Amino acid sequence: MKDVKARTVFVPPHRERGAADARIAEAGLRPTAQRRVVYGVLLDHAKEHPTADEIFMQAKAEKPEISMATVYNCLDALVKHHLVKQVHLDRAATRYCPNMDEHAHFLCEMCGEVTDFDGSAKPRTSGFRVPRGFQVTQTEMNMRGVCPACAEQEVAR
Amino acid sequence: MKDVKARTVFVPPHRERGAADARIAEAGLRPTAQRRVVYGVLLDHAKEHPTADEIFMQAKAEKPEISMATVYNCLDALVKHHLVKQVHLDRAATRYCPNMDEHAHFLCEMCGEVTDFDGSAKPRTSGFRVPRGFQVTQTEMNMRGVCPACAEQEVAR
DNA sequence: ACTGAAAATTAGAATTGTTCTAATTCAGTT
DNA sequence: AACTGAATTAGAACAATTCTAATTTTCAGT
Repeated sequence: MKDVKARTVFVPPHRERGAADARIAEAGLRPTAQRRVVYGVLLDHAKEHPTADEIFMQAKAEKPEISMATVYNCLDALVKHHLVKQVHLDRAATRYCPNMDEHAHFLCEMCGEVTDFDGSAKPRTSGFRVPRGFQVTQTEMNMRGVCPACAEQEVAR
Repeated sequence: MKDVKARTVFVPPHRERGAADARIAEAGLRPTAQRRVVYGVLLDHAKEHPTADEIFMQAKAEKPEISMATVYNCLDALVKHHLVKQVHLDRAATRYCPNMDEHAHFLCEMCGEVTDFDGSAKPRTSGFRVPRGFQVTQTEMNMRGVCPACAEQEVAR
């Protein structure tokens, strides 16, 4: 993988942020300015699966007083209230994902980009043998390989 | 999950360690005393999916001079030479697994134990939609829930 | 609007798991 | 026995995250 640090360039498309507010309240959370910003940033950048650090930088651009601790606090709250999912790939920094539909994550090993693959895995038909007595309440599927953009580059060389 | 720290009590069954030696050499690695111990510990405790720290403590019991850095070095070498796999669950410490057959990992959310589920996932039939152009070279499935032992306790209460 | 309690935010320190560094030891040749 | 590169080692450094204690904000009840 080339340089994962230089991966993400944020160009916010600025969707209607009102939705953020409403959903935060619906989820039973106090809709504070910081949570609005953090969740808003995440909604605007869902495709990028940003890390806490990337979210912090972007949030800071909108609200300069915000602190890293708050970004972590907000993210934790959003995760606990099922508005956001954590994505863990290797031991890299946790990424955050506001797509709550069941889906898999694909990591391109060349460019480091993470892509959502829609669908769902039923434990018993996933290809793995669940021994009797195990109650599976959650599944998580990660795939790795080469994304279309990088595959093309590969051919060109 | 109760107390993951107090999870694993090592009671080494001490299998034939000769196999470790042979496989290290086969894999193209110098069979040093430290690698033998580290891989041996891992083979003896495959079921526990130990962390580097747990491996270190056990290795130290067999070879008191060994250092943490060496445990990491050995584990890295074993991973690079396909004798051992890393297991990542949340952002918890990396666990190590000498079972190189394809399998899924199940984490019991009550006791923290990790169990192997045999099988394999073919990307296209796993339940997820792989968009055209993506080349998937590796899949990783993690499940969570309650293990049989904990489920039983649950009922008893 | 005003007040008090509980919740949220903040800066910075602390912690955890891991990687790096530079010095030493070791194994296998010449 | 001397040489060379690989492996080991202790300890420092590092990155991501969590904790702490002080301050500010929110919201419910007046």
